Amino acid sequence: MTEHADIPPYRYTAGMARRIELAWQDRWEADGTFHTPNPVGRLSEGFDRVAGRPKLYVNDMFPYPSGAGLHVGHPLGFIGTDVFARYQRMNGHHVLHAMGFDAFGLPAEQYAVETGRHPRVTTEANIVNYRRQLRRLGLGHDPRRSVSTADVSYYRWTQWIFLQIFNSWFDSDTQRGRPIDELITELDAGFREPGEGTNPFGRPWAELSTVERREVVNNHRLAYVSEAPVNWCPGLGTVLANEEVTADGRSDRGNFPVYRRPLKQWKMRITAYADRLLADLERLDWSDSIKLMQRNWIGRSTGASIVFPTERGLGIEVFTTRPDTLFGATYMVLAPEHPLVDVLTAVAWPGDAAAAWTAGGPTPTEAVATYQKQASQRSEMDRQVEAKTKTGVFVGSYAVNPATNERIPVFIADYVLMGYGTGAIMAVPGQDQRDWDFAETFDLPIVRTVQPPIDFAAKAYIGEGPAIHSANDTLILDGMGVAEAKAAMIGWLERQGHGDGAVTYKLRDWLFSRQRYWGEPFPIVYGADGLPQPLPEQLLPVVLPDIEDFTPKTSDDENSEPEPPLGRITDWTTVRLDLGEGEQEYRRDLNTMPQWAGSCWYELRYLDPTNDQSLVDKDIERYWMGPDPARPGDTGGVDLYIGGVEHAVLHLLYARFWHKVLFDLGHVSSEEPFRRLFNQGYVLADAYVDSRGVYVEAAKVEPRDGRFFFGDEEVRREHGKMGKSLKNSVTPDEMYADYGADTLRLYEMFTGPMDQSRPWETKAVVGSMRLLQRIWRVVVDEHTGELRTVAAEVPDETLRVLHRTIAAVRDGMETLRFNIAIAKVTELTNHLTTAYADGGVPVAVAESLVLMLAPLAPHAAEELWAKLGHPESLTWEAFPVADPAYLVDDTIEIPVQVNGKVRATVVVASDADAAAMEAAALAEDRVAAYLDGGTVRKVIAVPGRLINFVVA
RNA sequence: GCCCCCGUAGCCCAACGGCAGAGGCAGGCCCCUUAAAAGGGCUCCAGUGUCGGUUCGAGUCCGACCGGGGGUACCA
Repeated sequence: MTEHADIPPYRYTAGMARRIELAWQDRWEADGTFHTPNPVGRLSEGFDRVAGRPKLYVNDMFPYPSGAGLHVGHPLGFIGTDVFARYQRMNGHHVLHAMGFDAFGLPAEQYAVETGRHPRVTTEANIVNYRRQLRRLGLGHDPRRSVSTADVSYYRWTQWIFLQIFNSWFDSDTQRGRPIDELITELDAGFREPGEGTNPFGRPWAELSTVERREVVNNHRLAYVSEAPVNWCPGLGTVLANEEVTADGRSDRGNFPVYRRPLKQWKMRITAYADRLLADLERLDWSDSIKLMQRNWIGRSTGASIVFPTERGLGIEVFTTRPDTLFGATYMVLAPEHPLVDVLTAVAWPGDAAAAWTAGGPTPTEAVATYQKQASQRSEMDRQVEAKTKTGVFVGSYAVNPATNERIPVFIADYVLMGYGTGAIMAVPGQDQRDWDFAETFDLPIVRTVQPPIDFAAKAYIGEGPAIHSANDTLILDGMGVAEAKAAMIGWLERQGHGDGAVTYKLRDWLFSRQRYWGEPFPIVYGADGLPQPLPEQLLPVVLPDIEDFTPKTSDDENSEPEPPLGRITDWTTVRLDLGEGEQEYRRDLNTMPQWAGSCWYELRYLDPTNDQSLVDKDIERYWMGPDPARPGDTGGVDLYIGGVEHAVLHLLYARFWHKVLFDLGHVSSEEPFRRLFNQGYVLADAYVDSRGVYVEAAKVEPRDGRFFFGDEEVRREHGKMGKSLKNSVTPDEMYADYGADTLRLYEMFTGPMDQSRPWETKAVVGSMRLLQRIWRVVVDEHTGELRTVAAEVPDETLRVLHRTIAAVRDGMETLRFNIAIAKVTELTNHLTTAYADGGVPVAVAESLVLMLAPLAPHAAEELWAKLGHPESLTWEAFPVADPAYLVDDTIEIPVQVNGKVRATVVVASDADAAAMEAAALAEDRVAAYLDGGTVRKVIAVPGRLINFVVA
């Protein structure tokens, strides 16, 4: 951008903005303007100055430093938190705001793989670029608190937290995580026996060997190794958590196919915390939509588990949310992979097996094997597409419905999923549409056990109604409503020993190990017994070893095996240690942690980033994040957390889980990491697709006659989230060069309220620049650089406009509707440029204007503040306060309505009461004309607002 | 299919249940300029997606539907 010779020399131009911005950024850094003192510890210098202020902790979801750098969509939230933080600092708070980097994990590593450079090299280079771009934006972060999750000094504590989790168990009696040593003590003392499902040896604790005991204890831990079906993604060479697999069975990152297969992997027992994660959502100031997404993901259902006896002796356990419908269970279905399928499969078809049930197989064994093979080969996609037609096969044997004592056939079918409930269902076609569809296909009996309304025309009836066909010798449900029948049935099942009330969750334990290089190594080794052993704290950190070939072993073969890259470093995989049983050789765990590990606790590390004795000092954590005693039930946590909605069930759920464990173990005083969450919208931009359906560089597309061309080719316009994949990115660097950071900040905050997505339109940015130019001109003469303000009394009219503006701007700032704040600043500016067209704005007004601008466009505001004669930064100046005296006028014009329609306006004293308003309105000729001939039935007079005559 | 959010001027967005317009972009006219525009001023532009309800009064509250965006799904 060139500056023409005849542009006034002191005009606010892009070049001027650049000089001002760079100078103030240097000064803020040199002065430590945004250094935020802690109450104690290494960063406590200067705390006296702010000790009396209320604290405020503002945080952004930190970015992962990608190779492409930032585009203008990324900093939307960062600017929002910065404006809010700067405002609240001027409003008297002691504000903590910092920024770090989510540097470990798949995104960073995939970039390194693509470019063939070591992830540490690319990640560090990307961080340098991000720091440059973010610094140029003028964000008021405390630079001393910046962390990167891939730094040894950081991940040492990630590993430490892992050990805490590993060395804990969940006491379901108290619903709390507790140190594992307490469990061992209680087991040794005979106060308790191993928890359900934790003791595969079938003998009491006292009779177990040392190794057996260790195994039983391991089965209690919150971090544990288990062999179970997991999400194996050969295309990424690693296993993935459920949360990282999309609904169509592909990896969230990279869109590779994911297969279920049993593998020995690390998991975290997040399911133990399911009830608390669910219940505590109520105590959080989060949007309803995010809470709902977490609730759905946790997926708590209440009902009953019921055991159906079979001919083979073993019972089939099912979970149902509708135990009241047990009388209508006319068949059973197991998932094809269910472990009981082999046992239940008969060698020959029984005489009453319908032809359709056998799928044409000569024997059940063969028919079942064929179906199992088909089911395993059908991708998740196929299963969805074909979801409407039900398939399955009879296993050739029967179970018994415990309520009716009738023999019911057992099927396998892929509409029953091994991963939910027990992997088996009782099928109740009368009250479940899927079961109805299956029953129709296989000609199975359908018994309604809830009476549908008379006009009910559909098939399965899932609504409320009285129970029917539901009685036996010891139980009569008929006539009861659904809830009553459920309770009665559960009571009966428990008395008869057929089942119990039960709760299940969709949430599974968190698969925590990855067979990738770029992550935190596990602080775990294996001895001769093959059981995992934690390294003692003093041996932390386990440094990620350097490696030439960091690329994951990827494949498109579903049957390939995970091969962690760390296994290639042969001199690292084993280590000689003395872990209390003499020096021995141990094998290291070769997995790394998932990308989410580092982001599970970074908000804690910002508080005390240099602490090498603990992850965070307890007093410092309590100061910034502790629960507020003035608010009953407060969880504590970050006061305002802003980020995208895409982390609703990943980061936000994992981080809550870790935080709760740390709380249970007494390391933090807050029960939740993020007290208030706000989701920002996305920046959208036009994108263009050519005839092949490929996105073309949006910047090179030209509009002609309402159509769009890429070179000579016509392309189709679309609209989407700004980013690399749609080739429609605009970088902040372009904006800094053409307009300056302040203009970019203003524009981004002006396009809409924080929570809304908004389209990017580069040509509209100039509007924000014009505002800065006009404000500049209020204070500075463009030709001489001299001040245009005068030390004069402020006229009443100007005071009224000013104080109204202050009130509205404060409201906009506090409610994160910065667009309104900017509009009001614009309004004041427009008033000043009109009322003082030749200059001479009173200094007091100009100063208030500059201070109100400061959170939004801090560099320009600092420069103007300095020109107005203030040597100190305005960062700590008080934000203007509206004087209520100027918010009301002596007289106001109010509308006069007749039957709700505005017919006239009258001027009354602003404090006029209802009677005075009515009198004034009646004195108005036009009002009288409208009232003439009718009877006034009612008068609604809202003082200060309007008056309305209801005429018959 | 179910759940959540959003529909106001050509576009982005405002409006404690009380006169639909705060602000910006684009458009038009004028000024400044040799010229240009990212300078200045003025100006045009909607009755709030549709239908119904509550109310003295509805963009706002309630119900149904339509459209856009997001989430989720054989979840037993």
